[in-house]
Amino acid sequence: MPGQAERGSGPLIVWFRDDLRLADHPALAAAAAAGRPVICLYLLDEASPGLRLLGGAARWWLAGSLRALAEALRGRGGELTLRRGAAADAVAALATETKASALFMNRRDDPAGAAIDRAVTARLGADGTEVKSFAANLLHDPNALRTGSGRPFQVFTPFWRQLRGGSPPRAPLPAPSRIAGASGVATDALADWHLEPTRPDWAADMRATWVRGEPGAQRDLEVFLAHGLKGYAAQRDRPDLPHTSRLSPRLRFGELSPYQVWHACMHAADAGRAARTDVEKLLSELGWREFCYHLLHQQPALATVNFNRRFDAFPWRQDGAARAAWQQGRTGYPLVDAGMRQLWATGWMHNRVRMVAASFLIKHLLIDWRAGEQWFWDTLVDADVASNPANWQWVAGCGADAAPYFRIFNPVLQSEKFDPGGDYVRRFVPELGRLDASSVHAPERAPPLALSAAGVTLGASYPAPIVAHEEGRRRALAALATIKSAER
DNA sequence: TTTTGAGTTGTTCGA
DNA sequence: GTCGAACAACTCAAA
Repeated sequence: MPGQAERGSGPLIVWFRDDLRLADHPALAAAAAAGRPVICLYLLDEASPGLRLLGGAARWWLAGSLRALAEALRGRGGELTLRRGAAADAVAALATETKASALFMNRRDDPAGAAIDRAVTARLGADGTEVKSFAANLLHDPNALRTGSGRPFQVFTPFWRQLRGGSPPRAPLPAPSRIAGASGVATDALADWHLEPTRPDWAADMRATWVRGEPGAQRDLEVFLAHGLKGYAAQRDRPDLPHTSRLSPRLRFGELSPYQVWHACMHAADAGRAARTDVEKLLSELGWREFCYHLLHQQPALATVNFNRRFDAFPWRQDGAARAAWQQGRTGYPLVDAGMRQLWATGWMHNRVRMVAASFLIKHLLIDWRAGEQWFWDTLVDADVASNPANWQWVAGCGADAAPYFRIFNPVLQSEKFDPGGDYVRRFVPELGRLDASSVHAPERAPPLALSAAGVTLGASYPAPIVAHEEGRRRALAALATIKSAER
């Protein structure tokens, strides 16, 4: 057919998804090396079945990351084409319209995304358009690892031993120096997608916290390697110190690939800038990300279905007032409230504090983990389809390799232990800003004079605990006992 | 083949 | 004040 020959020399489409970077982008590198015009596509897909719609904070992040990507592409001769619609239709339409000869993309590793990509591949293949996909966003095919008996892993440590003990991840690819743009391709205007808030503009603190996009990601990684990685293993639990990587939104949107992070950390260790234990700890965090995708393949409905079905009978409470207090950071537990307000203000929460805040919702308030998961999905800039539900289920005790039922965080002890000076709490709960370290973790136990001197009035300027720790703990253990006995 | 021990992130209690 | 035990049930790998 004449169309065939025409198509064989047509432009290439590179379809960007959660890989909003130029460096270590195998699909882009392959297309740029082919010496043909390249159409760089980002598709806002709110129509394909099975895809989870982005939460508010993630939409905000996406807008900035796309702006940065468009600018970086322009700097190298390329152009970002924005389209909207269900993937199968929109990508096929673009291919037809531009007489594209091939579609290149980095593989999506979530089951829903992968299913859509299979449909797109079939549709384009029937049209004679070649489709190539590349591994880029996970270190390992999340569906490939198996235990000695051939089953998927349910325990992290053996999973990680197998992954860590295998051949090391490939080296990251450089960004292509030049991308030959294709001219005259119609594009949406980013502003028309209304990804960012206007009235009210709730993103001011987020803009002050993050520089979205690949250049900002690379800067953050450099800063972490220079200042945060040394001491990471011991200090990562401290929300008052700068020893967390804060790379989660970078990995979520693919501004960095795990290959880049892996090798950057290994180089830091080789150069003596970090201890092996620190680097191994960070690598294992990349391992948890992989493990979460491994779990998502075992249970594609991970965000809604208990991984351990015994929890289907768990007696959750309906308590809208308590849920709202948790969301707004008004539980009366300073560490929980600081975390929830950090989340609302900046779109991110320190890892240790996430565990404490999640445990509080689930165990002290007995509110269904799915309500917490949904709130985090909407408010976290790093909300990830695998990590978010897997970790919520882990805290709830219904996930893989889950926390034992009796592990109920004491939010006051956690605060004293991991924020010993109270600096983190005071930063995000300013009404407690004048309480010293002996009072700030549990104002309800502080001497009345200390409270009045600091201008704190319990129940007015700051709430009393909405549930006493001892009572919440007792109630949680009783609720967990009901599903233990129900199974027998 | 069976057994054994360890397994991201803790708290409380009693000696 | 410190320390060890107890608090399930199950998965996985090694002995």
